[in-house]
Amino acid sequence: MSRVRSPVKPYDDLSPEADPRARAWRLLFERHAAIRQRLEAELRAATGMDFLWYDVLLHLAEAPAQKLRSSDLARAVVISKSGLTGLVDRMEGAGLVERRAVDGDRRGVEVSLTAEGRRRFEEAAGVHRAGIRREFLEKLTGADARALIRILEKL
Amino acid sequence: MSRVRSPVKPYDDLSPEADPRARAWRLLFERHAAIRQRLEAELRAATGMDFLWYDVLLHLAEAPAQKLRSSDLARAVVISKSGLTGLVDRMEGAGLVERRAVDGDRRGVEVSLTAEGRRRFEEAAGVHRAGIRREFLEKLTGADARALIRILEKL
DNA sequence: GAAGATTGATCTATCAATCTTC
DNA sequence: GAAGATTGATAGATCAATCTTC
Repeated sequence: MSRVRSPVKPYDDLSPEADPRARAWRLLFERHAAIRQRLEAELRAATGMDFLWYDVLLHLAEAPAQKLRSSDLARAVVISKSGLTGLVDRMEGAGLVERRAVDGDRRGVEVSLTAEGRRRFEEAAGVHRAGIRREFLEKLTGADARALIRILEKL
Repeated sequence: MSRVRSPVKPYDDLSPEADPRARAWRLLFERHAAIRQRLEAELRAATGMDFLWYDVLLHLAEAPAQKLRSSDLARAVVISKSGLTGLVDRMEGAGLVERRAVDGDRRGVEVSLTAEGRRRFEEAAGVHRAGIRREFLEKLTGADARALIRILEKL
């Protein structure tokens, strides 16, 4: 269980006083990092999972056939192919996912949720959605959100 | 050199169609991750450094006395104390920083930039600032930035 | 005994090399 | 030979334990 990673600092040394755009840049990084950190800590405390595990469960739960090829899953969660092998090993050990041979292509492996995996995902999703609501959605008006969308789409 | 980390996916499963706030949430994560990834790749290609190293150099360069206690530096770059020990070992090996005993407190260690460290920092900062300008500042108007600040400050 | 820093154990990510199947 | 997946080597992060100095 990893990718605990980091709050990710602003890495800038522009002068926020001079240009509101520089201040916006710094704020974007700071708030993003702070929210991410709170949400991941909450998820970990409630379920023992980090975002990487949650992300795997999420992608499998949302997949059209409820399963994904290893390489597609690796792309989806943005991890190396070999990193995914180990990750699936651990999650399989924890009883959350299972591997199966792909019929028609004996090179391939499909990963899918177990019943327990689905249960744990739904539990985690409840915690996580509540966190997003609390940390983000409830703090903005619809007008705020529309303005934010318009601006972010320029980036 | 690490913390290559990850683009950090949106981790949500709200319905962006229904609520503009949900769409804003998703967009915030996606754009942030994409920009971060481009900037880090650029920095790495140009200087061989990742953001963690850059962050260390930045904090040392901005420190009032041009130096920081190990524990303060660890807090600043958001890494564990023991993680910092190894990081400073490597950066010292690369000739970028140096350790010195703190006078008055024989428990402590101060870390500071070497001349080479300062040179490499300035080189990296040039690359990085140009990247921020290109990826962020130039894409927003002053009004956009002020709106963004107002909204982000609510979070 | 607490604070500052390091060491050692463990975990997990990446990369390159390998194996199997297409 | 390319694609899919795994293995092995290496690097770096965390946590707990330790050492020194306050």
